[in-house]
Amino acid sequence: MVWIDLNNSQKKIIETINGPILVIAGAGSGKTRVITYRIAYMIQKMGINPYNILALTFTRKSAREMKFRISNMINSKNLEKITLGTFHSIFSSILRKESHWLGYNQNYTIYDQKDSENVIKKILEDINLDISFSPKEIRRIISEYKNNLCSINNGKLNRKEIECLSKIYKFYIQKCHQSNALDFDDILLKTNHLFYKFPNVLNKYRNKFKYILIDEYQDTNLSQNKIIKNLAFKHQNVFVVGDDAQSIYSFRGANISNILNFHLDYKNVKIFRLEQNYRSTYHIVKASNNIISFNKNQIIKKIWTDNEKGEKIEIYCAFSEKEEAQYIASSILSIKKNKKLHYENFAILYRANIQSHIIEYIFKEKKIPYKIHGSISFEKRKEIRDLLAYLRVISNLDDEESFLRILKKESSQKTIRIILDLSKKRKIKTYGIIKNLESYYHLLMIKKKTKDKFKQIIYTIEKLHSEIKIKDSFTIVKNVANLLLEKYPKNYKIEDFKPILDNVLYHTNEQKKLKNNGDVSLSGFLQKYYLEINENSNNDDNEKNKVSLMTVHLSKGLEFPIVFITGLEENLFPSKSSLNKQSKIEEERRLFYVALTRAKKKAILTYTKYRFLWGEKRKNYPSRFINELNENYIKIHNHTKNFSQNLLEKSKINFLEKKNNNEQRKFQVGSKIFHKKFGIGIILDFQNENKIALIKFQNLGKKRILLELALDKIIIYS
DNA sequence: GTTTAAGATCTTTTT
DNA sequence: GATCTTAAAC
Repeated sequence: MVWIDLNNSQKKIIETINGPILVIAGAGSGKTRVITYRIAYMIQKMGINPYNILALTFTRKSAREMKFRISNMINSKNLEKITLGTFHSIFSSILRKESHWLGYNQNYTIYDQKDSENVIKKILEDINLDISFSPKEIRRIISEYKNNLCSINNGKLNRKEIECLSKIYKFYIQKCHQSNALDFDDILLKTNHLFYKFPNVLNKYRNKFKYILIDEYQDTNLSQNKIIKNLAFKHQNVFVVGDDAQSIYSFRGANISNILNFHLDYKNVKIFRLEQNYRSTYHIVKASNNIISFNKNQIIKKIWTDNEKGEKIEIYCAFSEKEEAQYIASSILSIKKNKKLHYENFAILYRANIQSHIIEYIFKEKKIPYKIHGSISFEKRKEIRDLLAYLRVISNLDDEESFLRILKKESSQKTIRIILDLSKKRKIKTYGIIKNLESYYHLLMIKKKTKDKFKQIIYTIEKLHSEIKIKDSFTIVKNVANLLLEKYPKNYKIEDFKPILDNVLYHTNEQKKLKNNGDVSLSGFLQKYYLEINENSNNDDNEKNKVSLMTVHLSKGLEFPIVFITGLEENLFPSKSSLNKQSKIEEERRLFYVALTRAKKKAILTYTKYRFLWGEKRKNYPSRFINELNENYIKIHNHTKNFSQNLLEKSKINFLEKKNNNEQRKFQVGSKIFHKKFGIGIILDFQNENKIALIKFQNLGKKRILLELALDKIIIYS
């Protein structure tokens, strides 16, 4: 093992093996390196059995990255024995093994966000509730509730709303249980249940996982925190690494207090700090420190670097998103030539996945090889979802959501409604009705043709279901795909299914290489597909030397010589929905900090004057983050100077005003407000140097409100 | 009863 | 724009 590229404090951290350890590590300080080296050190120098090591990450991407880095240091046999992955994938595997304790079948389906929303939609149709929340919002609240170990953490809800929501919640968990399904949050929550209720099971895992390591600890939520606390109780060997400045997952319940209170959760905690940045140039380190200092809530750190000054951060304003993409493409080609770099040295980061479309389009045109690192929900197109619906039902006949998706393909909405009504009345699952169609036929007004279709479906599903124990996942997926192609030649093409077929083939082969043939079952594959498999999965060489396109969220933990940060516009980055809340703006700023600190040599920031987004062309103002950058570290492109100077000036004035008037910052044209006396209204305009707001009230019409006096009477709610 | 077309709604980030 | 829902034509 090579130790030369470690500094003394890094070495010390790596060599401290026992007891609870918290490492506060700034961006670029070698955080991931410390974790991976430490694991290698434990196995090779300390002789610790890799079987006893549990290493957890947050995103699939960092799990893969960590695995890859460790694979360069230890042999594959040892690597295989380490339990390494995301929280969700690791504990889902454990739940699969132990599901009988909790009354679940191990073939349980994992419901993604959309599935959950559909369940909630149906509940709302079933019970008539006077509630103003959309299914989406309800799902979010339920998720928050579960991640907080079933306690409400939201002061905004009134009593009536809580009553309604708890009713919905009851139905929701009932429906999921009947479908033998877990949602993402259940994976953590049920693990907690398992460990609390069954000490013998907990003990087994406590003894197995003698050494626990967690990356990006600032992103953990309470549910995860409790699992770890429970597992680490006996041996107390828990090693966490985090950086509060990079906490960007609060929308998923992540709570910085897990870091702040780490010393309360464990006794005799050793705390280390890594503050030297090895990654980026002086300009980038300085500029990003400067940015993060605008946040009020933070642990003060001194991130410093010995690196060369490097180039200044470049800022470019494009006319449209198309021109933005063209500028990026031509910059890549010229920088690549001048600096003798490769395509893989470039990354393009964006706030929202949708921004990738135009970049892809231009890159294809200019023949720049690229790869999109995306979450699967994004690639999950209709055809694949259809195929998955069959696979999920075949694997788990109780899965109501997926079965309904199949039915919807085969019959009209009216028929579906009748079936659902009957299912509700008789308290029988739709699968039961369709399976015993003869007994219910007189109640359903369906044609013989539809009836025959249904029969055919049931026959197919049951036949394939009977094979899940004897055939491997690849064979079954291939069979179902062929079946769909045969049955609906108009709807599907073989290319539609190629991504998933590649995945399942790769997965099945990998499993077959393992001892005892691994887990080649269909449900094993589905679990992997929903929790682990990422992008075009296989590590083949075709994937190398390409420009990387990804969201800022996914870029965390990675580094690239040249980084483009795109769409730096108010309403996009920071995102529209964050503008009204200080804490959300701070999270966007941390996100920008993450983006900027990915760059080793050069960062190029782009924004557009006009962007076609969500069906309309909008005029944009440069992001406040551009204005927050210290002028010493940036270079505004000449073209941008001529083209967008007014815009920059204007937004600069805007920015300074906002800075001077903290209260003012919350109010925006278009904000919906609630005035204690006048009721609901919407802000139309500001007058008299922003002292007066013109507000249109629902019942009273337009009114001019002196903001200074009204501050405590107005609540902004969107 | 089924298919198609117009209409409405929501547009962040990930497991 | 994309997706899902509802209304009208087949």
